[in-house]
Amino acid sequence: MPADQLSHTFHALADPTRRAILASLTTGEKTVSQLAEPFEMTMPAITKHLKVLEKANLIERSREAQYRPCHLTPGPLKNIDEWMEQYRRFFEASFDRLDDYLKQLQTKDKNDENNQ
Amino acid sequence: MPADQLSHTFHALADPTRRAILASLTTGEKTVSQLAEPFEMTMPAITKHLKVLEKANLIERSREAQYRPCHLTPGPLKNIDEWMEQYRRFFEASFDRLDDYLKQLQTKDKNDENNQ
DNA sequence: ATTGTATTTAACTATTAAGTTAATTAACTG
DNA sequence: CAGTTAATTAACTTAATAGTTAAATACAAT
Repeated sequence: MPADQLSHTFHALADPTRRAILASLTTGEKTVSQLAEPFEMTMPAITKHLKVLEKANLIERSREAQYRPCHLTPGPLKNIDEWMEQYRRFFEASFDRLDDYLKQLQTKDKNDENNQ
Repeated sequence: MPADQLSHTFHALADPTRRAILASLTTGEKTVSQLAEPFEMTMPAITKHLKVLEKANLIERSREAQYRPCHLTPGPLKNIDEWMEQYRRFFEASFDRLDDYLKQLQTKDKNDENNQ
């Protein structure tokens, strides 16, 4: 795995267990056991996944008694989002999200007209 | 590498050479040799990177005489962009891009006032 | 002090990845 | 046809990944 930040982030995200862990952290801090609970996987495996996420700066961990609560640190996701910018014109029908939003509004207006 | 599409895409992007190849393809179709030119790497290595990108559906290849021109197929990037949506609220100061855009406009208006 | 719960570390295995060199296929050119 | 250019395949090496089990550490609770 190459050394640059973006590669680390993409690599960390290239695993469904790790993405599920991140998703689980969107609702707030969780302990390792809480994070491990949904998976049919041993604890050491989860510990390793958390290490990958931590080294990619996608999570941070604190200590509370015997627990190591984890929380999301989304900086690297922002970097990906910014990296993505150069490709948006290739997959977005309209130029940007404002454009999308305005089109959505127009459609909604038409529907409102038709439905009222 | 797990089997799901998103994992394949993230994996393919977790390499700076492959990301550079994609970036190079934003300016249009390129042959394998053209893509390989900037890198200090043998051709077979490039062939392998292209295979990874192709299996991730990030590029497609055609045939023209002895050349195999590649072009971008950004569908999987769109999937990542959509996946990202659930995290935007964590790294975007404002709720969405429309919000950003409106704030930008306001700032611009103020600047215009100040500068005229 | 002992026991229990949370988590990590160590040691190991199997698989995949990224690169190399050498050989091969495919098509053009003279 | 012979030679050249474009690209791929094969075989191999080295290193990294994802998981396991078993042992160790850290703190809590009785």
